[in-house]
Amino acid sequence: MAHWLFKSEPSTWSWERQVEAGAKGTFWNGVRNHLAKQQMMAMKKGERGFFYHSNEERAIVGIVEIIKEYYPDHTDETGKFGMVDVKAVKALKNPVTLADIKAEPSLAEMALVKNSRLSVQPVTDEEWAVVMEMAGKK
DNA sequence: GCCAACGTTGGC
DNA sequence: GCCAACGTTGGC
Repeated sequence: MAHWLFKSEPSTWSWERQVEAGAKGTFWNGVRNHLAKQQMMAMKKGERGFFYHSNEERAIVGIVEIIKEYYPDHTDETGKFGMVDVKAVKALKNPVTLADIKAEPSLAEMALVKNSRLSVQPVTDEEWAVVMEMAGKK
């Protein structure tokens, strides 16, 4: 199963608000980048992704699940972009920070490290397993 | 269709 | 707050 990473600034859309949205989830709108769009188009219902806080926090804080596959974003007046719906699954016991990720050799190829500006990223099964391991420790 | 200029993002 | 990296725009 494919895995993903959703990046958001806490001041715009935080993990706390995602949790508050509950089981019915929310739509992940506002993506205006074609690479990020391609990632979303590849997502399947039931797949999971990390929820990453950028800027102030710079850490993976939780896990979300895709509950609705790619559909048009009505807030995009150009009609080019779409979005998916996600719901919060659970918070990580220990948030995995960007510094942690950079300190871990097996995660050196993560999109988060290589292309930090991409707002929706693919995560390999290996990377997913390593991050989950790190999240459970300490 | 190329590429310089500009705006935005995000780590530091 | 600064600045590098990237994407987008627009002139040619």
